[in-house]
Amino acid sequence: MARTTGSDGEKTQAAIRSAALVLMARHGYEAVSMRALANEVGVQAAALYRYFPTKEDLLFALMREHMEGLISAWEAARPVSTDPVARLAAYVANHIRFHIDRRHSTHVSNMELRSLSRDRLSAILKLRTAYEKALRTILRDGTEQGVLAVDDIGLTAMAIIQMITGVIVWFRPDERLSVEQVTETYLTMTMRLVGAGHDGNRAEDDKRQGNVHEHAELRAR
Amino acid sequence: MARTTGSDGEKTQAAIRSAALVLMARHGYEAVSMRALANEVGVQAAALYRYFPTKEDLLFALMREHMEGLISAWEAARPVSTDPVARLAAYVANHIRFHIDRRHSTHVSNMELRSLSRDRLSAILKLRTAYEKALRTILRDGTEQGVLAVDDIGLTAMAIIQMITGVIVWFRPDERLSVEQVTETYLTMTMRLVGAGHDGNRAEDDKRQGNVHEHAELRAR
DNA sequence: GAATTAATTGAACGTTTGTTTTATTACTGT
DNA sequence: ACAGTAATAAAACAAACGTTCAATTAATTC
Repeated sequence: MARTTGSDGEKTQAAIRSAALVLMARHGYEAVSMRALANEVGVQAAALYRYFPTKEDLLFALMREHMEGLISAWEAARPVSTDPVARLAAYVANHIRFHIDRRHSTHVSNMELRSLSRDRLSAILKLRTAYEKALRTILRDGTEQGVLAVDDIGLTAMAIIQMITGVIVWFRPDERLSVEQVTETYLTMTMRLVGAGHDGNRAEDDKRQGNVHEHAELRAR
Repeated sequence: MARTTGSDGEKTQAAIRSAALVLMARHGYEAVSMRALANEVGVQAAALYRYFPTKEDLLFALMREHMEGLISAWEAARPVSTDPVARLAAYVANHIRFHIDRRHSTHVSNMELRSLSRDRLSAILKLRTAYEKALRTILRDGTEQGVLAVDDIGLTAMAIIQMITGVIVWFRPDERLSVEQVTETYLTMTMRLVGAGHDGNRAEDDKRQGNVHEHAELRAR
């Protein structure tokens, strides 16, 4: 046999990306063989090389797409407001939403950096740093304006990112809490963490008042 | 050749464990071959099998030792005080200290769970759950006594653990901050996160007053 | 309907993998 | 000095690895 009926390059490539994310998120990059991946796609291993010259090219493509998607999502979600508290809330909410929606690619992007070559590693890290810089800017602005109380901006930014990225470790979409409820609780924790004053907090709460009270009894435990 | 002069089973086993932690933390479990590990130890691959029947046995031994060490460290560091704020501070400080001291085994234990068989995975998770339960107990006690303000105990416990474990991602012992300074800042963030009242906070600060003021200018940035 | 291009198969290549077996040497107790 | 045990080397195993190549079929173009 050779070309199969109904075969389509674009569809196959998309299927490869999707299957690679699922398998690599579960078993890790090194543990996923090209043959196992091909089998999941329903194709022979050699066919993968039409779309990705090497296994590492595939990994890099997945990671770059993830990081660029994250940055794009933030650019789209970034509020017009210059209020640091509102911007921080938007940053956290966007981050949590994005990472829950893309659990597989998040796992791959966070765990498999060591499998990239030097050049590609630094390319990904550059994107990551650019994304994190936005958070540091928010924290710095908030601190200078006196609405946030942050000791060490770099350290606090890392702490926040680690905390809100950690959602994907335990969150399962079909369980106790909805994305909105989780986001709500993490927003509260983040605001406390950065010492957002009661004014800032209340301003935020008012905007999402419906959610807050709607889910209040579910959050308790 | 066969047995080498000065060879010693205990020393070899320790060397294997240590080299395995370093290599697996850097390259990942799957990417470290038994031959590469043996080469790092200065021995032939077959010699490894005298100490660990399979590669997975080695991984499991490293992980179990890590988790048991973490639990032991906490049992030793656990304060006599029943004050939830003091216990929380001790928990965070012990956690950060332990993870910075054992960065390699932390990386392995956090990243390579997927390479364990079902039984061994659940054995490790059992230890992890037991360790995390201590934190949840502290948060629950503090909330019931009214000295902490925690919305969702399980969720907050996960957030705290993810935040304070994340230290190892960026912390380098020879850079800007010392372990004590990092711990200090993370303690402040944790206390804010759980809404520890000013009483609780000040009681904690007083105990570590020397450190606080000594490093105040270094923390600013 | 013939020529061209796109998509895939199936077989093969040389390496590397985890692991086993056997033989050999160093050490220990008598 | 000798027997017994502990620690290792060296070679070999089948299986799996990433990747390449030529052949083959489906779709498209003219």
